[in-house]
Amino acid sequence: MKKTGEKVSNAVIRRLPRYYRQLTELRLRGVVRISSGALAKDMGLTASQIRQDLFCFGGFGQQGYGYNVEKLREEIGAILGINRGNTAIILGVGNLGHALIQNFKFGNNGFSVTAAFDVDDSLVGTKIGAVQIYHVDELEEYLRTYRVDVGVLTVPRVFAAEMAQKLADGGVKGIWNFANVELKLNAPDVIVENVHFSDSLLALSYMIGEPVYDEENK
Amino acid sequence: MKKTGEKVSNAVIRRLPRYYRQLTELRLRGVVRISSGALAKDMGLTASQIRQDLFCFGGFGQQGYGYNVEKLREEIGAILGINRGNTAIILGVGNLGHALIQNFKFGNNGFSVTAAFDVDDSLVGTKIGAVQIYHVDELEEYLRTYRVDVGVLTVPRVFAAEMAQKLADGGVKGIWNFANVELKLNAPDVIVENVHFSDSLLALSYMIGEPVYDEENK
DNA sequence: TAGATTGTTAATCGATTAACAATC
DNA sequence: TAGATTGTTAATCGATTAACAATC
Repeated sequence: MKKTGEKVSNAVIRRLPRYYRQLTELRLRGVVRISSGALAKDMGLTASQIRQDLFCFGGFGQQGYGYNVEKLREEIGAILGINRGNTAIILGVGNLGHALIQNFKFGNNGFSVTAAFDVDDSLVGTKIGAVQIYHVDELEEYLRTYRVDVGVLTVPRVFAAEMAQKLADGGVKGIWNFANVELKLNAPDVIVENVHFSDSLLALSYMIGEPVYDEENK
Repeated sequence: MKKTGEKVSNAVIRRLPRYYRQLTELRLRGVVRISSGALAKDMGLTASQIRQDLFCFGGFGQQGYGYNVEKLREEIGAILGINRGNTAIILGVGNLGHALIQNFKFGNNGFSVTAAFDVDDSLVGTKIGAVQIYHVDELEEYLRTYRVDVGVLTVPRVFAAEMAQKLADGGVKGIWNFANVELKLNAPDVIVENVHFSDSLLALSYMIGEPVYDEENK
């Protein structure tokens, strides 16, 4: 049933987490089954699009019935890699790094944070929750010792490129980049996922300035 | 020259801030002129795409020469609304709200933060930098008194919907939503720009799990 | 069985790419 | 002038939407 080999488009990949989120919400509300039509309505998509998206990975539904919320959520979670036991480390325990460690539910997304790194000696050796803070000098040794899937880059932008390269050299698979710089890595296999606050705010700025602009254009 | 009336696609809107960022970078490096080809190479796009994008707003280049970096940056900045004197207020001065006020360069994106709001009495009345923190109860009065273009939603998710509706009722044009919930507003004109950390991390999770997945698919 | 809704192919739409005349 | 590169239209590609047979 699974269609392997076919490349999944970026557009689809970006919708998968939204499906997962919506299904989690539905499950919380006690909804057991849902049709592509109903899900589409909830999410502002078309039923066709949803069926087409799911078709990339095989059939998870049942004709005449729709989709079992719990099962579909499981399947999409698995596709996203939620059960893969991913690990992440935090680079830079400033305001943002601290906020992520303290407030962001890595666990809900299949990640466990195994360490944090900073240059500030007053932070090194302390913990945030269960997360130990090490000195950045220990990063390379740490990466040699433990498997780290993702490095979370929350250092000031001037250090971003250097830290990113160290992460890549240390064998991480992905970098979650909050440093607001375009990373040009010397490591083709490492995936960089940017969270560019500026880009997001500027897009919003554009949209609120366009009188004709309306929601459906999203 | 300007083509008015034509709707600019979301894909183009999302690239505009990237152009702006790249041009800022080029200016910093002292680059005076750039061709669509060179810019495309820098950004991983095609020259055609860049010219097509800019064509949406009129011609900013010169045949045989290319684009003047400073001028193009100005033009795109203006399109994005950087000179519009936008104002923003922060809802929720927890870790993330605090981090944004303290570290995020709102000014670089044409915004000034005019106030912050929280429920915590130990925060109310204090300042972060130049930003005064008010009690959330004062929000409606504040919105009646001052023009606020964007509300930055960094409250815990349970309060997000309520706060968002207050912002909308108070006349903001946009909501920059970090609350990790889908907002369903009763206000069709208000633009919601979501920064969903989870969606971003899950997309990264998917991509690091796909051996065939490579950068150019971005 | 009749009704509902999927899985899947085909048609359409929109975005990207190619091409080239215009012109600096 | 010759060379370079844009502005702009046309061609292509990919994503979304429509349609419907399969089937629960």
